Amino acid sequence: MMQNAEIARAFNQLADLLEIQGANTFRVRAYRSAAQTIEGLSVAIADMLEREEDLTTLDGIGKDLADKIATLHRTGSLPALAEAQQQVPPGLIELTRIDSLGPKRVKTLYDELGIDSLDALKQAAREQRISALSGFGDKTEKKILEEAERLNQQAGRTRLDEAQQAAEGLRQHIEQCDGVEQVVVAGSYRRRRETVGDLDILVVAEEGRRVMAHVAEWEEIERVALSGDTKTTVHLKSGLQVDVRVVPEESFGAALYYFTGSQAHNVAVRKMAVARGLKINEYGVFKGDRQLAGHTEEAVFAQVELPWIAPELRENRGEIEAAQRGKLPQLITPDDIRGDLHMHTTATDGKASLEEMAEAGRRQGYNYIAITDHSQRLAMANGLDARRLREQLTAIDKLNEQLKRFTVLKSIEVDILEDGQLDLPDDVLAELDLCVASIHSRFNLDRDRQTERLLRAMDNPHVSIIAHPTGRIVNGRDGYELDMQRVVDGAADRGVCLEINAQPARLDLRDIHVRMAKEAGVLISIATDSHATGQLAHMAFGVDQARRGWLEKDDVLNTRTLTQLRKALKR
DNA sequence: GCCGTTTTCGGCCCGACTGTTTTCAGTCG
Repeated sequence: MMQNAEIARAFNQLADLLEIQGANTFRVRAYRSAAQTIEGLSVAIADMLEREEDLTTLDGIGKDLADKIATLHRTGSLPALAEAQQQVPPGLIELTRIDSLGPKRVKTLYDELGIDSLDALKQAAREQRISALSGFGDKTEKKILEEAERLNQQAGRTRLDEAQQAAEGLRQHIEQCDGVEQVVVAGSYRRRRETVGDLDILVVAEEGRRVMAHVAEWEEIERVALSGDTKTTVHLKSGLQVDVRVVPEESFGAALYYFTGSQAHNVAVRKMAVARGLKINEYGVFKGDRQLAGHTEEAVFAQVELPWIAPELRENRGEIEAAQRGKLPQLITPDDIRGDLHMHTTATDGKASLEEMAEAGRRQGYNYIAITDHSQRLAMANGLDARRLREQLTAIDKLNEQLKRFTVLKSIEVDILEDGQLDLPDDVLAELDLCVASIHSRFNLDRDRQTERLLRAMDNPHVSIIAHPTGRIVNGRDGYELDMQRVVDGAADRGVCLEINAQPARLDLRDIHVRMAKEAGVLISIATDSHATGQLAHMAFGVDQARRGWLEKDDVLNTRTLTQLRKALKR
């Protein structure tokens, strides 16, 4: 079965190849925009095709692309892609990843000098054959060589929590500059994506040059890639790229909106502006030369008759239509969270005791937490067998007697065995307030068996929540193969909740799966999987992810009061 | 290649920076 991601990848590859071939840029854009649409869908294209639904109803997909998708689904390959791959040497795509080298220059280098690989490029640059070409000079040649040599050490996307450290540090540095009135980190950081490609920092100040000079002095900067009056790009020692933009106060809202993106969202809204005879850029909304809005984001949205849309939703995944119809979700906020339903103690692989975790939960302002240590199968983590679990339950009962207006719920993170059975007998699971189940082994089962495994686990009436349902690690591993639609529908049928694991390295479910779960009516638990007291604060990342999945307070299990929670857990 | 409350043809979001150029193409976000 063809996954959405595979279809999107095929279209993106084809777009890259067509671009190098010098195809019409709008045709290239059409492939990219279709890929983006497909990636953001919360339904499987394959399922749509099975149900014979019309793909041309999707944004940016017309008859031709619908046919191509059908071919891809039916045969597993795309003739147009295979043909383009025949015509363009495979090394050329890699060359476009070099900073300052785009499709046009790569094509010229190939046509004129036969350069089709990184090595050939470096050699040509060293032999000064590139600067001999028209349109290329000494500086370009030198830059190409530098960037080609940097290519291997360039970081990919940076995890949000790591980006946050750099962003906060630089934000504080810039705030110390004279004449700076405001500093905001925009881009995918503000949209709270799980990873960021670079940081976009917006500065309100009158004198751009002074800000740029100040930025360049920050100790974490490795080099300044470019620097103008309103824009500078720097590379940090960590490998992260940062773009700093300086705008005047009257353009702050327009610039914030503009640099928050996503690009797909911005393009869609700017089209709406064009249809109204308006132009939106980072300085404001304009009718001719007259600025109609720009000071605030709300005013910019108002010019195209939209309410303010939360950054987390700005992915062009239906938020604009929802806004037009007055159907935007009232997104959950961190204050809505009343407890944390996944954490470990020193009984297994946690770093803090039961009492310390309870105290940490109280300090977080919660009404309850659940202690969910590992089960026996996870020997590496000193997992609990029935006897040790019962000892812990007794200890929790004792602790609860001393606590006021705070409850420690009795739970476990029980392993799901290969056949979908659970790692502890039903009689001990029956003594718990709730049962969290998850997969920690045999990630390599095929899609059907892995899906069945989760469904069988959910068949057990004691199971309340499936933790980190896909097993993926951000920037680490993809997670096991699953038919998410079946998992989500299975959870809905059985009244089982799915988790958003708030560990920044997990964020599992991911945003589109969260939305899929919401649409199926599955209740979500946002939980930190804390292994130390300091990690309870990771809840914020989980709430971010929930917002990206359009969740409202009522969609989330642990916004409930304790009484409501117990009721919701009944299956 | 997509799309239509100006359009079924002729548009398609918008601007900063750089280098190689004497007016702009290429790249990037």
